[in-house]
Amino acid sequence: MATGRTHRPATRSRGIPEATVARLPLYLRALTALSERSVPTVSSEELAAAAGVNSAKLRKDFSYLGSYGTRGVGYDVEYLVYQISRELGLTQDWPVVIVGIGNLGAALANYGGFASRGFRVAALIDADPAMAGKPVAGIPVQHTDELEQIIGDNGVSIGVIATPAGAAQQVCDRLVAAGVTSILNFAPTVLTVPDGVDVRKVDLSIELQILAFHEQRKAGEETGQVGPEAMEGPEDTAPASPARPTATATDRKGPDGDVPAVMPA
Amino acid sequence: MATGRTHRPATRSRGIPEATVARLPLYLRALTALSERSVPTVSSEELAAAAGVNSAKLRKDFSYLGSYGTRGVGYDVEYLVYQISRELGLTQDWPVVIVGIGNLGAALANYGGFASRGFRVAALIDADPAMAGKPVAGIPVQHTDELEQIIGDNGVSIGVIATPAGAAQQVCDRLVAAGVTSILNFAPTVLTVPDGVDVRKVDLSIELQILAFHEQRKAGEETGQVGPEAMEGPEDTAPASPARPTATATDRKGPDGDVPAVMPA
DNA sequence: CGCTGTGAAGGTGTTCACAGCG
DNA sequence: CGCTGTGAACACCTTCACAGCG
Repeated sequence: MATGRTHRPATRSRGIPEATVARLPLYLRALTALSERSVPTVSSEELAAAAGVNSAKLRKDFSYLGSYGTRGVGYDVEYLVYQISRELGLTQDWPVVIVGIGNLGAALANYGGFASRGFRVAALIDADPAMAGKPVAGIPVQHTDELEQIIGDNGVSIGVIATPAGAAQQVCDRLVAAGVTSILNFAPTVLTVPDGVDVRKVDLSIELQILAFHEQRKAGEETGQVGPEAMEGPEDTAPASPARPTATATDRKGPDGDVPAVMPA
Repeated sequence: MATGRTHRPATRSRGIPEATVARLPLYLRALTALSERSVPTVSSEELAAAAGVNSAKLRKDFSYLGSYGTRGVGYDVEYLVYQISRELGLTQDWPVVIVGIGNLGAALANYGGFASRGFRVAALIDADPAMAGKPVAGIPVQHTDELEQIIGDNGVSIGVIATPAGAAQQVCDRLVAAGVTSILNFAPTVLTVPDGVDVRKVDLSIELQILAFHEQRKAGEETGQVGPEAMEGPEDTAPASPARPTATATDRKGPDGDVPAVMPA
């Protein structure tokens, strides 16, 4: 079964590395800020600092686009803004639909930096009939029934899913069937899509959990410990820790201890 | 100048790879779903499908945690839920503050899967005095003036920034000074933080731009082209394309063409 | 001389393929 | 016999360090 693949395996010899693509928007934002302050040129060092990356990485990234700098000087801000915009496809504009106009969907609809760079909210779609017609961010909400129609009429190829998790796959399927080939998913579900459709996910609770992991590690370091597994001590200090399914007495396979204490304070 | 570093350089020999950490929440979610359906065990193949990754990767990921499976059978669901929760630090709960209660902040406050797994919204903070006292998601909003007090009293170590971009760095500095060491940033800015503070960012427009890049590439492939730079044609078809800063006549350094046509239709 | 652009080296992450245990 | 756990190969990404151009 095809689990929602996100990127094709970097075919095409002259492809820009995925990691680089992911940073181009960052550079673009920094450059736009410079442009607004009428700064004419910028060095890799300065721009890298503004974008929060190191300068070698930035230079290598730009080298995939071409030789757009001037040695001994730096990069022409306007020129680079144009080149990156073009590379990202922001010189055309992309109609986008947002499906699921709850708290989050409304927040997205109101998000300014949205329309600013190449993206246009073509429609807001919600399953709740009571929402239909109500304007959010100046755009009237339309009912899910009209989804296919809207996608078709507006030539939408990018969809944003901000529905509850339970509805996400179904909405996704309809979007894809109607012709959408790129999806930004805010629902906490794994979406399954056919080949050729890109999915990116944004997931609050995943991000928080990653932070918690590092946070916990820091706390451990302070007291001279490595992590949750580093504390050796009397067994079963942890609350309701499930026993191993069929554990023999000598069965201790975890990297350090099986059932570590999770310090309450 | 220290640009906001996010991870320490993978010190500590028995560290779990960052990429693995980032997937643990995914596994956890899939396992939780299985647990709710009272599924007792699961194979790497099944679980991988549910989490949207391949099974070899999943097995390797789990191998960093320890040998928690049973050969010929699979993994005990409950046991694995516990082990991953523990590894992620979700067996303790983390008080979190959300700063900036606009559309997005409200959406985050209302987000359910939040409280469910180890995270507790300790406070909502906003700079607008008119918001003070108003309850959002059942929690009264407090004014920014009280930020330090709130952090201290509640022992908050994780902060979520959902303010406008302009306020983000300032809020960040105050959070960090008050003792927060992990930040989830929704504002479209690069945050600079001292060493030892983790920042993760969630950025809608970056995600959209990445999708646009791939989308454009797809469109190019359909018509037998690679990307924006592949179209050879009469110069200056593109609107307002800035000329190269100090270009000599033979100056053509881009990978294919300097000023490509961006097809309007 | 200063800065870009880039080979080369070193890391990190992924995938393969199979040994080995239950 | 089936499935986990893992060495080894591979692919990708980052960083270094410096050649070379303006």
